[in-house]
Amino acid sequence: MPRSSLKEIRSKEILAAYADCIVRFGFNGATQRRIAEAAGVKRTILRHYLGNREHMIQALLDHVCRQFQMETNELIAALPESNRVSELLNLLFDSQYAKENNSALVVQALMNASEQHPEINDRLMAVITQFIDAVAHEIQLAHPKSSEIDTFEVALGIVGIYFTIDSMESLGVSDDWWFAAERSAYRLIDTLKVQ
Amino acid sequence: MPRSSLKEIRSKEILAAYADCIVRFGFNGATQRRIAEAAGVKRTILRHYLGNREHMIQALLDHVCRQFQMETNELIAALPESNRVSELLNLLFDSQYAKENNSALVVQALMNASEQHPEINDRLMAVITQFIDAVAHEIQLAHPKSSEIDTFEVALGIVGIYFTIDSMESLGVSDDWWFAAERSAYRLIDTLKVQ
DNA sequence: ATATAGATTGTCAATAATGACAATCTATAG
DNA sequence: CTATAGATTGTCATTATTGACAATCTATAT
Repeated sequence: MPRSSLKEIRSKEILAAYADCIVRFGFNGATQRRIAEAAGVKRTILRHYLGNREHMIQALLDHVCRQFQMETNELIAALPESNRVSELLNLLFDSQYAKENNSALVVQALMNASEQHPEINDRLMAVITQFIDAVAHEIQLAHPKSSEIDTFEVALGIVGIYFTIDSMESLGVSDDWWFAAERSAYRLIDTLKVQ
Repeated sequence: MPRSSLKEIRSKEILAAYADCIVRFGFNGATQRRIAEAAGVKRTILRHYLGNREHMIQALLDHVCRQFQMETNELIAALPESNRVSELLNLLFDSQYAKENNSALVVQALMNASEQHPEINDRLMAVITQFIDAVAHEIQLAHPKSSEIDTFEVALGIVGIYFTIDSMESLGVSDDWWFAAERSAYRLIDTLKVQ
């Protein structure tokens, strides 16, 4: 007898707007007013779907982590059968890809806010670790002779370079730097045993 | 006939507190109240020394850039005559060093806030470029046979890895990761021509 | 000692942000 | 059509933040 619920849809829309505001205005700059405006809804509806500030933060963390995991999965799924690592670096270090999938930026913003909200640390560490492991796994497939430690070091380095160049994008960094970052990532790969 | 001015000293103290608050609470979380509390002064004195919000941001940007440059210079100056690159990586990827010199974290926080304040972009790009160039220069000295492009790629990668592991520190990352990051940086060095 | 520039503190207004709750609207099952 | 659960909007109180200005205190040169 009730009307059909929009809770799922609206919640996701609002959380997407929340994430967008975090990228644009920072963690503490993502106010309810800006979130509501970005989502195209009234401020008071935020509470209706997501509760108060603490609840919203928890919901956002969950949303962002799922989003980042999904983008990671899609990234891996988009790789061809051969030259998977090359294509992985091609995708990662394409500024266009970074603009379309900005959840890495949200993850970084949450990282910076982790001192205020230590309760998010474990979740963030988990999702970042998963990302590095996914990259490491691809590298391991292409370099089976390399030890796990070696592939992890390389993957950590590549992800580190990616995160930094990604957050530098807002400074209006040139494509040359993106290219240099990609070349740097290739260098890390080149330090592994072939075959 | 007037009393001696504390403008220089007080301004620096306040700006140091400002930078500290930015690291702890983020760019938008660094309110005048928190800054004043961190500096151990009344809020109203901030205006007396630094003017309104916009002026404070400008002064902070200047202070942080100078600080970061100074830390960069000190880092380079602390290197021994031989094995300079090794010692450079030792220092950079020591979590203790990161805790003592946190201006890199402030630079990153400003980077993330650059969308709100595009007027800081040029200054930030300049100081980051200078940092990368300083690292590249040390690498070039140890690997004179390498091209400038090669050394720049390596330096960009090392700085990227450093920035990321540095901002991950607040997540309570283990020393293993710091070590892996350092090893990754070494790998980049190893891709250059010897001698 | 006294005048003066600077240091320090106090106070008020305007706006922003959040929380909490009330009121109204609307789709849908029966 | 009607009852109901959910969606949407409205309103108020409290606190936070900033800006602007006034008032007082203090060190120092003369």
